[in-house]
Amino acid sequence: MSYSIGEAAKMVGLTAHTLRFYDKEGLLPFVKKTSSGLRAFTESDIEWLKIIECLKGTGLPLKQIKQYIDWCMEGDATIPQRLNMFIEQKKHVEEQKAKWEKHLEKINFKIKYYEDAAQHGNLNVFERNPKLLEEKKRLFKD
Amino acid sequence: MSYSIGEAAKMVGLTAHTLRFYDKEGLLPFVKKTSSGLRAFTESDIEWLKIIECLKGTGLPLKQIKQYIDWCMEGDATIPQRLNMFIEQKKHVEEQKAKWEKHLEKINFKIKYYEDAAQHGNLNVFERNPKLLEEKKRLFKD
DNA sequence: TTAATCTTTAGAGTTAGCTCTAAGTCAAGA
DNA sequence: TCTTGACTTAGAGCTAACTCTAAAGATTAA
Repeated sequence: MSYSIGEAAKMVGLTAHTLRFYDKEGLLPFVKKTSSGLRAFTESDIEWLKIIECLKGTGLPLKQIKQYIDWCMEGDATIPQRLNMFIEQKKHVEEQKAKWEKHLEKINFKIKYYEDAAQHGNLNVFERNPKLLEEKKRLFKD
Repeated sequence: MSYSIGEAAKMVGLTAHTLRFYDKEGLLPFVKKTSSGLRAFTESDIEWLKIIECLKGTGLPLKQIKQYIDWCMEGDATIPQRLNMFIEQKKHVEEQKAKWEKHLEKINFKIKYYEDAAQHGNLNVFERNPKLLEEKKRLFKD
């Protein structure tokens, strides 16, 4: 059993256009075609798409994803490179998470700030709540 | 005391080009110029840049950041919109964090997979470790 | 069998966010 | 004063990742 490009697209939340674009970029060398030239996505291909989505979703550019796919096609000799790539990507994800945590603190501060402002209809927040000013200084010092 | 565009750029980790681009896009209406036409960034302007960086870093497009800046320039009447924007952005950040968590699970699985493969020099990982196959099924089922 | 709805390709167009260039102006140190 | 480097503008160019179009061929349901 296999899926058409439209079905595959639906399954992974992309468009058929995007899948063709990925194919053109060399990201889908594993997808075979029927005798009449239509792409036929297997279950295994869908799994490939999911790992591509995972890497893309964590910010890896398509070029580097292609690099990974190429390594996979080359066989066992590239296992160390692939392992290394995932280790690097894990680092990257953890750095990003830390960054987002810091951003979230600023956003939470702004929510507190504007909640007070909304309640009183003006922006004299720090006069009413000096502690919030301290928090602001702490959050924006670096 | 105020900073030149180059100094300001360094302070927030952007280039002067980028700051000029932001200005052109209407993101920096608060930055004043000297009599000879040079931009002079105040401490308060630097804080604006940091909040812009925060919003950009959490994935808010420049157009929506401009919308926020415009609201700030309009005065107290837009406080509810601004509060709402930060609440929405907080939601967005938390959704993203959850997504990254899922991606990280897949990446951790791949690391385990390739660690075993690297150790044995081939990809017969699931024959050696059937539990990993179960984990794969769980991670890629959706 | 026919109509509707896929799918194919090559290639053009779009969007976001920079990034750089040219030609000139301004500021600060020797 | 001279020189060096930073600044100004308008506008062109670039990259990533799509997104769409046209014209033709394949598949499917009635």
